[in-house]
Amino acid sequence: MSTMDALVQLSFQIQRILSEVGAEHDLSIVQIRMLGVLRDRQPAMLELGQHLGLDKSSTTGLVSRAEKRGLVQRSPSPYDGRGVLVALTEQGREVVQWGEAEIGRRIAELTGPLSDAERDRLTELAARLVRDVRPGYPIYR
Amino acid sequence: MSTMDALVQLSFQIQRILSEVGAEHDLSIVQIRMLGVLRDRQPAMLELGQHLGLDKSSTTGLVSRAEKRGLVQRSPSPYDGRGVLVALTEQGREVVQWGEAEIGRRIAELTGPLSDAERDRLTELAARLVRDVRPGYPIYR
DNA sequence: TATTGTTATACTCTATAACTATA
DNA sequence: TATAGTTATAGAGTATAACAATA
Repeated sequence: MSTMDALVQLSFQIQRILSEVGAEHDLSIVQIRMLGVLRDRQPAMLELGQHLGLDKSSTTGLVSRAEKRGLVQRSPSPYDGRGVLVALTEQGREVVQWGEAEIGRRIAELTGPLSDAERDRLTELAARLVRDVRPGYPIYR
Repeated sequence: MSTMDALVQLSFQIQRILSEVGAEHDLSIVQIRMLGVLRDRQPAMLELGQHLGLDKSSTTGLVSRAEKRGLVQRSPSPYDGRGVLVALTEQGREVVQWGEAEIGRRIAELTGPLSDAERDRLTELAARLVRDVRPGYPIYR
């Protein structure tokens, strides 16, 4: 199998896991990513959109749908009268913690066929490819 | 970096490549996947949907949009009066060939920081995780 | 004037339910 | 009756353009 086939297929396998785990709480992959971004931040709308690689108008809709479900909340920025900060609610935080644990469990299952040394080697090689992720990239966190 | 973080972030990196390459021809990831499936097959609608993990009604729309753009064509199934077979057009085949080459080039660029031996090792480990992909999985091909 | 965010609009993608035609 | 496919409908997700409020 070529490098291209192996990495492309692996990426779909991982995305499938994210999609299935999200579906258990009726969350899309982009909603999961947004919650992941908010785990360690309370960014303004524009900043959040940059983390997710989205236009500001897309971010408005994404946040509004999550807000309607009680996962995040908006608040006026104390630094800029035009700005709006986004933060997890308590319920949103619970979903993030559950999701991370569940995804970790599924990834461990996926890598089950590998020995510990092989899994470490795969992790190390994959990590080297994603080190220099530029802002604006649609990354998980 | 944990195994989960490395693999999840790598998967987003790969999806980003697919998305960017597709965008050069105004194709979504699912359109690219569909064309990839059709590279070696002329399946019926239902079969195509199973390869992509989609409901039959979603498949109808997907094929119709691609057909309108001249990438695929429908034909009545000779085996089943109810069936409809889907195949690439000449233009669709050209797009597939261009896309595969371009994705390969971008993946090679991504793995550029690795030595040949390291890239081979990564490929082998990734390939072992995706060997037993069940039908219905949203895989590339 | 420039920037932040929302709204209006349009398109893709997805599923469920109802329907048509064939098996 | 059951299956293959389409259509109607609804909703998420995305972008562009126009707008309001603030800087």
